[in-house]
Amino acid sequence: MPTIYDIAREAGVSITTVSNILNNKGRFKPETVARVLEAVERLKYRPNFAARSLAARRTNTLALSALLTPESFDPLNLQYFGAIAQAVSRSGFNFLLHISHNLESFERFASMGICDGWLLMMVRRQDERIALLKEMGVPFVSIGRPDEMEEVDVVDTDFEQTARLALEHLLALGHRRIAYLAEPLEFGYSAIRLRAYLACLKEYGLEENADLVAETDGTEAGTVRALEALWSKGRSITAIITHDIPALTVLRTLREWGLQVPEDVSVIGCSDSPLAALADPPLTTINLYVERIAEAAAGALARRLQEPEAPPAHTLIPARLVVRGSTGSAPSVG
Amino acid sequence: MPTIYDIAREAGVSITTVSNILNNKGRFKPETVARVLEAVERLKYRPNFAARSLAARRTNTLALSALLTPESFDPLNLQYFGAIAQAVSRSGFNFLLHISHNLESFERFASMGICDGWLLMMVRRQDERIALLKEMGVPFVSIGRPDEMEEVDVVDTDFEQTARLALEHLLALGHRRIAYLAEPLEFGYSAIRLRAYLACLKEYGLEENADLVAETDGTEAGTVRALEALWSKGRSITAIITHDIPALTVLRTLREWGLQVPEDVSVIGCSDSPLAALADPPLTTINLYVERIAEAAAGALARRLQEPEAPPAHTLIPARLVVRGSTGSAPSVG
DNA sequence: GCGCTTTTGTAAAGCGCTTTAGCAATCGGC
DNA sequence: GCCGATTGCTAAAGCGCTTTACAAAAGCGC
Repeated sequence: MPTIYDIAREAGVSITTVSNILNNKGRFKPETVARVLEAVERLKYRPNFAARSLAARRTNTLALSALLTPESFDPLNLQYFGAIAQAVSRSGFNFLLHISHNLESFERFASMGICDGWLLMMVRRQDERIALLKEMGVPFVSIGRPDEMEEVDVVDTDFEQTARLALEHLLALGHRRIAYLAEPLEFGYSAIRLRAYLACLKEYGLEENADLVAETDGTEAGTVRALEALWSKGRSITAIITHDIPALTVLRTLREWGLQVPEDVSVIGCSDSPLAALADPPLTTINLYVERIAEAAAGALARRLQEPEAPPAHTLIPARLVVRGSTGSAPSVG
Repeated sequence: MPTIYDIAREAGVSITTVSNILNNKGRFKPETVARVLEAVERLKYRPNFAARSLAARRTNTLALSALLTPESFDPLNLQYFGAIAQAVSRSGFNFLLHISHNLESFERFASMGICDGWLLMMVRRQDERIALLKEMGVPFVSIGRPDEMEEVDVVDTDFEQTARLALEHLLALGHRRIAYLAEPLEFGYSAIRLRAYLACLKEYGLEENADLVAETDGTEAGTVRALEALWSKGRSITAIITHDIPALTVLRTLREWGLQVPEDVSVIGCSDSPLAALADPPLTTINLYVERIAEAAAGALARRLQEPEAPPAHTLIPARLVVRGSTGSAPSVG
């Protein structure tokens, strides 16, 4: 591997000059720049990451933290990974993805100073990573809202709007008895979504009714139980709002019960997971504009690095309804 | 952030001693070790990654390379990520995941020397990452088989066995007209699987018949077309072997055609993606023991780092059949 | 208590960069 | 043709570690 000294020698300049040219600092004769660049090209020189990071006390690298949990197997996460990887690269930073199975492994990695800042995914209501990063003084952006978000940069979906999108779609189709099947409420986003749904219900003058809300524990069996709870209340539910993953189970369970989707019951998901289109029937859902979220998050982190003292920013990204085959007109009341 | 000098001062020793103790080199009085460790603990000292890498010319970090492609949205990949992250950590290395959308982004990252070795996922038949890493002299292990694999460390599923597993299961259920719907054959694993299936067919004395083989281009529409091609041949197929993702489309399409699974047609997948259990009916498939693959790959890379000159090793991991609801007895011939 | 090895430690060099401070040459204005 | 500003470049320090080479102290056999 060639070093900066090799380049300097080849180009007939000092290593300072090479360094400055490579980092666009100072002014140089175009001819000098050309000589240096040519040498870089010819020797296939790449600055050594460790040396550069050590000297500059900056790694120019941003990391995305993902958690390894049973519920993290939504392929939507892969879309996030990809979109964030691209967004970060476009901002001129190196990107890396860290997957941790526990806080300790995250802490170990975070305290090695391998990256300048963090993007946090799968954020919990009381996320320990946030506390840790704050304590260490490492810049970060939370993708998703923790309970205490005043002091943190947050990028998230505008769930108030997604609730409205889902509800208005169903209302327009004539549905009035609309159930909500929530993912575990310990996940911040789930609680926020439920709240938004309830607020929106009220806004439209529909009764807020505990019979119409159920919570799954995240497992398939839990989803079936939640669905049974909903149905056991004996009121004629014609539509159900849930998340994409439980929706798959809902779809299958309803079919087992002899109910047709969307003829008897409409089902709407909440995040346009790649699975949604593969479902049977294809799931009507809400697309989260993953790319925009990624872009906003990468941008927010880059800004935070530039201006450490700027006030925290909260960015909510709008979503859009994707109508597929799982929603239809409400059955006419018999 | 405390440095090694702070620890040395606190413990009353030299920085060499601190370094040696932290890296288990040389012999020291238990008392000295205790003093150093206590200081480390108290000041929450973590060796600086950049400084350490620069001085040691080793980063003690292993990276997993994933590609960002449309077909990479199988949540099975998330299982791989998680399992490999854990296996690598257990081997005592730092782990990081790199997602590249093209070769250039991979090359840029790989040539920064941020990691000592690579694990390659989603390996293509002619994978450019392999050529690149070889040229750079960077150790790596390929998870999956490239066309030219004599000179590379490979860990892969034993597809000869998976083919047998699938075929024997269907044969035992009385199926004789068994179709194979392959993923794009440009993916190495797809070609290997098809070959294994054909070999196994022959072994059981079944006719090898072009009418029973089709290839999807990876899209949903392509899968439907492939399925139509199979059915248009006019022979009464009673079972179909495919991969998990296309299987979802197959399931839905067959239902649209009025065919019952498994009463009329049995469907078997090939990798026990988390999706398989969510399918309707739940998909009979082959579980790949992702953890074992991860363990083997991490182990192979660690070994390669220790013994750069050892001959390349090829490790095939066996799989197991997971019987769920998509396979059943062959319909009695009318 | 002499020579030997083993134990326990240290000083100093250097990994490959960035950054700071500064200097020589050139230029424009008068 | 003198002065200050600008342009174009460099020497040297130092980032926080590991490693090499070496040394003092302790233990041991006799």
